[in-house]
Amino acid sequence: MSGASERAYEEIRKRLLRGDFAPGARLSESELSELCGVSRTPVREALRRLALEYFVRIEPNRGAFVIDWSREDIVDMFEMRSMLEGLAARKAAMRATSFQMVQMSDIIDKIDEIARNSDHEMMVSFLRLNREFHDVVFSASGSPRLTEIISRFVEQAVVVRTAAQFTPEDILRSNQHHKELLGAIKSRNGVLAETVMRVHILAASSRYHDSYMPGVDEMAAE
Amino acid sequence: MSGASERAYEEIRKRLLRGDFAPGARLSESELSELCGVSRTPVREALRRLALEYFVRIEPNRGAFVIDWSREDIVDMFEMRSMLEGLAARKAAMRATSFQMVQMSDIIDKIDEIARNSDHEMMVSFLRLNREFHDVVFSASGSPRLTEIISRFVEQAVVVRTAAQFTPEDILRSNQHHKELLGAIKSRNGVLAETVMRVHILAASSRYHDSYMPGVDEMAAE
DNA sequence: GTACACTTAATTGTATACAAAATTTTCTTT
DNA sequence: AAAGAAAATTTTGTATACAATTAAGTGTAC
Repeated sequence: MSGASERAYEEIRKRLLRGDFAPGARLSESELSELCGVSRTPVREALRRLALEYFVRIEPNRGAFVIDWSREDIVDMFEMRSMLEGLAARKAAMRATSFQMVQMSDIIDKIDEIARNSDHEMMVSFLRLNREFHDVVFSASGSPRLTEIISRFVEQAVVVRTAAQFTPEDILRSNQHHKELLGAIKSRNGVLAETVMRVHILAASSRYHDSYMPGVDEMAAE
Repeated sequence: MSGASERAYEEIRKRLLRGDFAPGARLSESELSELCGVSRTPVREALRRLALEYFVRIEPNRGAFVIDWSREDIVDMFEMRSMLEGLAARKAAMRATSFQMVQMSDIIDKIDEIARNSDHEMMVSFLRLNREFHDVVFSASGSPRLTEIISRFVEQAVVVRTAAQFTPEDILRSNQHHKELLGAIKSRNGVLAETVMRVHILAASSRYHDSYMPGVDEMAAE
């Protein structure tokens, strides 16, 4: 899993996240192998792994194709995330240490700072800090298996692209959820923590759909 | 993914479900390859796939090991299942067709029939019918992606073994949940359907833990 | 006798060669 | 010229050979 195989995985995944390949496009093993500078064997391994992570779809004897998520698939994916991350938040409310709460608080402050002094580096910083925050929640949940499974959903092209379209206002709103979540965790209110987290994820889902159906907003504004 | 690779996958998976290998045991690629009658290449592919389905754990440059689920991991797994299958049930309540409801009703009747005339074939029939019932719910949810992801959890050694230990009374109780779920779906009550399904899964989880901590029951009986 | 270093064996990781299947091209037939 | 069949090409699937890493065994120093 290391060396060539890992390099092929990282390389192909990076290009898929960047959107280099068209949705539904066929991914030739030999092309990918010279693209990554390794032989076909580790490329095949990487493709099988990416298939189980829902980046590509493999048809027997026909090869790998870039998955194109339908609108329904994306809705489902966000809903699943909201259920599982909600569960993680509930467990975190029961088990989080005071140190982990301080970590969350620090990240919240940094995100607020970034949203105010917005520059070209803003987005990449936000994505990293946001990920860090959720990782602390996962860690606090004390469920490595749960963390592992959720991570497979989070690292999707559609998720990354959605978050990457956030405006400074979206970021501040998102961070408001973080604050509410931390409050729920501090008061050991599991149900509240779970519900806040579900709102947090579903709001991002809603944000995604708005950005691809802009007509509704404009109509409402009239 | 077909031919040798698929055969290796099925073969290794079957033995893992049957418990042929000790938890934590190292799985040698060459041994498995002659066990399956194929070369190491498809065996490696099968092992990578089984790793992403949580049957084995792969350590780089060290090989594949049989995963031994900790008590916490098992609890987490059932909790995740309860959340996701609950979601599927809620969606099913919104979208199930009358034909799908008839299918569910038929399966419920068959399970009742089996639980009453219990013989040595009972268990295998129950497992198959139970799986069929849940599949109808998944199908009714109209979310293929959700179905796909849940299936990865359901097909676990620990799940199969838990259901295989059900007594006729357990089966009747489990089927009572099925009836309640169908009632909720018929009245299009999404929240009720979701909650019933969560109870259904968590009851199975509880049943699992009881069978491995028998002391508590005996104390209570005194 | 134990700990450490070194050598040897075994196992995993990668590349290449070959087999099987699918796709494309070409040729034939109408 | 269009449709279908057959051949050629390309691509995936599998086996084998070799490289790299890890584990085991052996000997030596203390």
